[in-house]
Amino acid sequence: MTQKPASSDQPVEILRLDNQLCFALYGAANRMTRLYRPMLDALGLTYPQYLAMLVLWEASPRTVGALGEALDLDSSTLTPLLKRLEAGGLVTRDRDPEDERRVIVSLTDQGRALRDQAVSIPEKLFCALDMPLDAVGALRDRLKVLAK
Amino acid sequence: MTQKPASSDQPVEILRLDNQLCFALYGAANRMTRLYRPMLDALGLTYPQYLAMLVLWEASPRTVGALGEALDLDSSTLTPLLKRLEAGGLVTRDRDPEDERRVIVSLTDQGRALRDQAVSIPEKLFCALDMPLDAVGALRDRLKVLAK
DNA sequence: TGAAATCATATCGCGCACGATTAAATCGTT
DNA sequence: AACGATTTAATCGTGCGCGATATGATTTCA
Repeated sequence: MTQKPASSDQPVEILRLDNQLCFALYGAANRMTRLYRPMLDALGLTYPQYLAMLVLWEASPRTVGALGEALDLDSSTLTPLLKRLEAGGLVTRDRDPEDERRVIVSLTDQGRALRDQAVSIPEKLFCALDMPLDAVGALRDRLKVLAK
Repeated sequence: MTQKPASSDQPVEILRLDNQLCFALYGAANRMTRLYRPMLDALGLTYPQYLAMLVLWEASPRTVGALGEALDLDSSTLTPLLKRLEAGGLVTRDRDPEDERRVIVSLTDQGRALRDQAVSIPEKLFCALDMPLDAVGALRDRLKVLAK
């Protein structure tokens, strides 16, 4: 009754174990965007748009390629996202006169101004996490190693 | 020259710090699905479909709601996904005669058989990660806590 | 110089995620 | 039995992610 078929017992355990890391990552990422959503709604941003703005707030005129490298995203993902930011008046997109293959993305005044409303988000999120600061840092570093 | 405006210095640091955990999570999750993709292509599964199959391989007849709880996903995500698995001949979807609101998802023989091809994936991925087993476990546990 | 290779971005199609809404079945209370 | 509340799944619209492909600009080098 408590016997299990010998051939399928081991595989099931492996699959179950595997479930853990990749699924934990998947679930945590989903949860994180859900946690951000209400705060970002107030700014009119989605989570990936917020990440793009973070990068631009650090250094404003950037090519699509540079943004893609910073975010680890393809142009097929970024181009429509940037067009939406442009439609929202947060950025401009212009061909680089030096090299017409490139498109330069720049913050508008409105885009720069949005940063002042964004600064409250990190602390709100940190409180919501309810996790010691160094634990957050350690987790972050491990994830960075993972994404090598 | 090296002076920065006092009003914007602190916010920038906070935004940069914040970038780290949430973005590390976001990036690691994207990387993970990219890592799985070639292996899953061989099985004809996407990454979320693979997760759904993992759950079903653990216990086969499950309602849509039970799957959603296990995966932390909504019916609006699961229903189309399950229809694709059904179209692929891996599962069946039938109304529960006991309670017609529920839909029961069951593995087909083909769906059960696919598990044999899936068992090789976890070890391949573990090798690709190049991370000690206990570190993987620790990271997984931290992520689970995060997704509380 | 001019054809070919390379590079930067855009386009298209598919499959998630999820909020909002809808529809149908069941339950609870009277 | 009746009817409002709850439960369960499906539907719809928007916005990612990304593989495959296309387009146009630049560089290479024969």
